[in-house]
Amino acid sequence: MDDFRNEFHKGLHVLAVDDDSTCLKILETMLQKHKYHVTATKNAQTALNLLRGNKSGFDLVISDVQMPDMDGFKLLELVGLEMDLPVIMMSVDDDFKMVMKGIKHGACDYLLKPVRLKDVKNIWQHVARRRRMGSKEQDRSSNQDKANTDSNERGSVATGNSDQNVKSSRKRRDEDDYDNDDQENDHDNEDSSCHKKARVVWNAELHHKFVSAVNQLGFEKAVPKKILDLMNVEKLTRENVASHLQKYRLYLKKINCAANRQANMVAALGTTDPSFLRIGSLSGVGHLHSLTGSQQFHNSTFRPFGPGGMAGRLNTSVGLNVHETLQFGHAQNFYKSMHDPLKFQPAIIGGNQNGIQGVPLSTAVDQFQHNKGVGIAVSPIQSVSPFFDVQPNFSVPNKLPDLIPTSTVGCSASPVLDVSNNALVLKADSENTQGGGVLFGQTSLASQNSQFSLPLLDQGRCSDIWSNTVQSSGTNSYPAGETFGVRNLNGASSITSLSNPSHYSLKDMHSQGVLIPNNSGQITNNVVPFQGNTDFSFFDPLLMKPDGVIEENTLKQQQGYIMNHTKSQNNSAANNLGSVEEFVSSMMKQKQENVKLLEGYLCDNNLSDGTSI
DNA sequence: ATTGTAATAT
DNA sequence: GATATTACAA
Repeated sequence: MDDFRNEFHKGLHVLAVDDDSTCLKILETMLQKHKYHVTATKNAQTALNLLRGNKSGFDLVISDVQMPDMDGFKLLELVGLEMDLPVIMMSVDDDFKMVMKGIKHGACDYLLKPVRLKDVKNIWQHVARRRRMGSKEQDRSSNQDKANTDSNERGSVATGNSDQNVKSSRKRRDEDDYDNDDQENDHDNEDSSCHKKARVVWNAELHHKFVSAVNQLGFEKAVPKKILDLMNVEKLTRENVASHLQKYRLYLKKINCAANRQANMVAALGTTDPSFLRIGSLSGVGHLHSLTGSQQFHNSTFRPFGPGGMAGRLNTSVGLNVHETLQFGHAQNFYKSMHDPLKFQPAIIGGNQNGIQGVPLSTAVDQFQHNKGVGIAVSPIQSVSPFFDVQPNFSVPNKLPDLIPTSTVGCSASPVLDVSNNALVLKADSENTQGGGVLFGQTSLASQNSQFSLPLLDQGRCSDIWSNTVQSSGTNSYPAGETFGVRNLNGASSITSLSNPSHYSLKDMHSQGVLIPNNSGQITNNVVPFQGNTDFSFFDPLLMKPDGVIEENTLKQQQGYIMNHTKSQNNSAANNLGSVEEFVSSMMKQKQENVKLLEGYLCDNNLSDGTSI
């Protein structure tokens, strides 16, 4: 402030206006004592002329309110309108209304007469305030007088209250010779406002670029600066990216933890199912973080593929339908997961909440298993290996909510274990006879690994879903067969949660749909009209899928792989499971080297919760 | 000099 | 309350 003061006092040019010569003289004297440059006039009109004729000559106007030729407020208004200079009103009238009037007209201060020396001492602040924003960067360096003047002229977006008022009331209208001024001012204003960095809005597009950059760099290598470079977005700063990255990492972490936790819960609830045990034994530890690296995977025949990675791939490979489905599924959950993945759990109100109530899930599962459909199983790192079997034509008994389409796909976290505990019901159109397999693994190992071709999205999605599924089972000790409908790409119906439709509201879905910019039109179409909000908010960062050739290839490869397996195995659940594992195993082998856990990003130890089994 | 994280502002 | 921005230590 000292700087300001010194600076301002040097050349601050004040125009004093008061019809009373005595007052005017006193005022002038006082101002001069404070080193202000003063021009005094008894006539408001004269003042106005002076100002108009010398726009950049004055920095501040201090005027009496009651004047014969022109109301002080009028002058104030004109000045504000025309040159946007800070104006200080003086009056013997301390009536609130008067003061208020001054404020409304744009006065930056209201001095009560008689004005004292100290009253005018710091009037420079009004000039300084206006200048503040813009002055920081430029102009400052230019000659002070001019700079000051200019700054005065520029109706800055003052942070100061009074000035703000001034500004608001000083909307410039068209005035002949003000065009220049306007331009100047406007320009200045822009500068001023620009000085205040525009807040970056991470919409889908921007996020997409971000994710692409991250994937290109590799999650580990993705640091703000590099990301920024890759993104190549104007005006975006490293800080912006860093902030977003921070949020992004946090999100992924949450997802991981949530998934992990849920996986654990499942395991705990678990079952004596051999398959489960087998798996469990593999990792031994249920915590993701426990896995230090790919080598850990070597220990078991059934490698914990990065669930995310696998899941993502699988999903992707299965085809758009599946892929989309997953996205939706994820979408459903994203909200909660974002906010608190760890706590997320499907709100299951009653045991009979599950859509398949009345119908033994196991039965349903069996049916699923027997159906052809694409089955994909992903296993959470250590817990169960969920098996999902798609059964397009399977009809859920009347118990299912209306929302549920004619066909459903059941997914169980642990087929053998207890399918009933976790059933994912996927809605499918009858048209879509192919059905989509869905499944998910839990987590995000893959995502963590930059080498994975899989986009983080899939991972997130999968993990999210997975976590959801698992969690539900955990939460409901029994049966609940938490099921949630997943939207079929082709299906017109919306996704719904069988067990808890209200929870996964259409609304959420919709918004999600909107958020999925790059998805195939199919999905988009299915989505309920979007509100037009394209802002991206980590609902599903993963949704923002980076374009990647690699992904394509991988996808195709896997797709073919899956298809083959599925075909041959689709006759029995057991077979399916086996095939799945095989699939996974082989996949893992292939990608093993690629899998690198980023421990740091995985759940923190504390997060992995000791909820171990 | 940059990054990651916490604090703070919007 | 979420997210962006800023501050600051590593």
